[in-house]
Amino acid sequence: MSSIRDVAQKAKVSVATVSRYLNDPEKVAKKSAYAVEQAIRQLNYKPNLLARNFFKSRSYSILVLVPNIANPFFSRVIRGIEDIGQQKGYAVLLGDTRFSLEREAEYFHRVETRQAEGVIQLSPNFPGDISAYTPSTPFVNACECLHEAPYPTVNIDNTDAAKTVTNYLISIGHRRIGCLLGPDGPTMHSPITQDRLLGYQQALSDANIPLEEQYLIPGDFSLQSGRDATDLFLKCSPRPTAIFCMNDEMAFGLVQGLKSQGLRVPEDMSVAGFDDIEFAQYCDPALTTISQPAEDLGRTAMRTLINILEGGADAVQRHVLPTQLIVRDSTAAPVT
Amino acid sequence: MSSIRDVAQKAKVSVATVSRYLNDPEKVAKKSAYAVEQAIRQLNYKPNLLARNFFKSRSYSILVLVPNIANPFFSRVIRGIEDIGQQKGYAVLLGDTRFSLEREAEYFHRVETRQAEGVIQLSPNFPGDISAYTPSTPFVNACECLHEAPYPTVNIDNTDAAKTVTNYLISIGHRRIGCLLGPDGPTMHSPITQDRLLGYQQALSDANIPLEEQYLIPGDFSLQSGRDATDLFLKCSPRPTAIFCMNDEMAFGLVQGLKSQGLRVPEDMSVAGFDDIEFAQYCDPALTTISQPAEDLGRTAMRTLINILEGGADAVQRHVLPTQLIVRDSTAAPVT
DNA sequence: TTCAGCACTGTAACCGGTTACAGTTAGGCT
DNA sequence: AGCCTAACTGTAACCGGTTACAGTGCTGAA
Repeated sequence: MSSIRDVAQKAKVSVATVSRYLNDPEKVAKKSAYAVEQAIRQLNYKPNLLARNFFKSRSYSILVLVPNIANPFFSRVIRGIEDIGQQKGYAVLLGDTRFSLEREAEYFHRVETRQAEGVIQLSPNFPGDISAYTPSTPFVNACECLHEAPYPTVNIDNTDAAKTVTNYLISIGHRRIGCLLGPDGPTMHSPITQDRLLGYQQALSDANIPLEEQYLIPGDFSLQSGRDATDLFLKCSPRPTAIFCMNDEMAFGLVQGLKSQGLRVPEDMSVAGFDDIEFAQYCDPALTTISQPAEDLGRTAMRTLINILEGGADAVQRHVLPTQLIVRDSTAAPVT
Repeated sequence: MSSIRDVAQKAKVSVATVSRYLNDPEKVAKKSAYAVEQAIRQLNYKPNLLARNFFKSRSYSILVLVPNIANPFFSRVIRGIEDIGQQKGYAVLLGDTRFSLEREAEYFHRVETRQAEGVIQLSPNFPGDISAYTPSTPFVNACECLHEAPYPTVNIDNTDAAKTVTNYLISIGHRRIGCLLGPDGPTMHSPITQDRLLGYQQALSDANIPLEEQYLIPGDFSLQSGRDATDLFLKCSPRPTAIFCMNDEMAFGLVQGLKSQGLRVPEDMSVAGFDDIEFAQYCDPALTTISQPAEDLGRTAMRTLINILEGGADAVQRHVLPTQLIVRDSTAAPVT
């Protein structure tokens, strides 16, 4: 493997000239540039970025912490992150934490040892010692964020979106509206669930519909938990006429469950989801849902992080990206 | 940020002793070890891996080239890669090529510049100059592989799996079996499509069923292309009684299309898929399909790559992992 | 007392880039 | 001719680890 010194020797110039040619060809005379170019070609020289990065004390890599890369929503977010990374010359290191704080800590260690310059976290926590956090810490939290978080966040307005979809159900005539929750409890805190629940409650409250505790069924964002919720909703008395599910997978499972019980969607029960995953429009019936700008969340998070890294961040930024209610065929006015 | 020299000074030992303590504490006297330990703690010293990796000329990173990270099958494969990487101390750099050879080349450049030590490619091509390939080149091809590839591959037996599912359809009484193909043509060559088509053909041939060209409909692995294929299959004369789709998404789209035309699955048409994505068992009806060991493909690919990197590879390995036919409710004997 | 041998330690070179600083050269002006 | 400046170039230090090699000090046997 040839080094910059080999090139310098072959081109009969100094290493400094070669280095300058590599970094800014304008800085060297045409004649030198030509000689260096020839030497590089002949030796098939490739600069050793391990050496460059070491000297500059920069890795040009960022770490993405994701609870589950196999979740299509997260992989779309990562696609956005990766897209900006590629544009700006940053590599994306993947850290699939599998919901384990231990794994998270192991990955975070890469930042301390300078293998990564910053972190984008897709779970709602800071992976290190939060008391050490300052606005110049290269950390951005996306997708699942605490409201009171002291670091930059990139998110949607979950409360507003949930309120929008609930309002829509009310506007077409529903009064008994169930809600299939995301995971939330002592073992796993989810601001998403909290925020969407708040939006649902606000919509009911604004319409003077009392909240019925029996209409709140816990889930865990999986297809299975949607199916499992079917019987619990059908046991309610009086039975709800519409159900807002906190993600599309659960809505999907619920629709299957309802159909297997002989109920029709939306005639016997309206169902709405959240996320607008690709399968939502191929569901039978096509799913009414909230569309999230997944890739854009990733892109915005990455831009925010790079901005911090390159010293352009003057304040902790909080981005809120717009969502959209997508009305399809799984919701309709209740049969009176 | 403190360096090893600061630690040495504080512990009143030399940098060599500190370095030895970090790499193998057995090598230093207990007294020195204690002093170094204290100094490291007091200074909150973290070794700079940029420096270490530079000296060792190793990055402990590998690059994964994936055509589309948002595809849940690929993200499961990456999960497997990442799992072994974490275990063995290798970071995973993500390269979402978006089917662009240009992007692929940009990413591959990271290997030449030593930012990554090896590549796992999930598309069926070598991203560099294949004439430079030797068995010690740290490159592994997984998921989509050419049979004649000169480099290590990790794959399933697509032909055998397709033959198995087609045989199954024949065994329950079907004679007119359609096939919804994956992408293949002048612009995009897919060994997967070729291999699965071959298996389908072999099964028909073994059963003395002549191949009907009209039963072969092209698709592109998307939900939409499954739905679009519906009319083309229904136009066939005589109409097939079963359709083997080369992935689950297309099967999903096709089932929706058939149902929207008033046909019942499996009574009026059996449908089988390929991959066994999570949605397959929540489809209505639950989808008969071939289960692929996605994470295991990733794990095997990563183990193979690390083996090459660590000098343990004596020959180009070709791994073929097992698949399984999963019979669910979307297939049944034809109504005679 | 001498010395072999072991356990441990320190000095300094090294990895391959970057860059501060000093030096050289060419060309234009008086 | 003499001088100034701009444009370019080369030398060598530097980044923070690792490690070859040359000690040093101690123990115990001859």
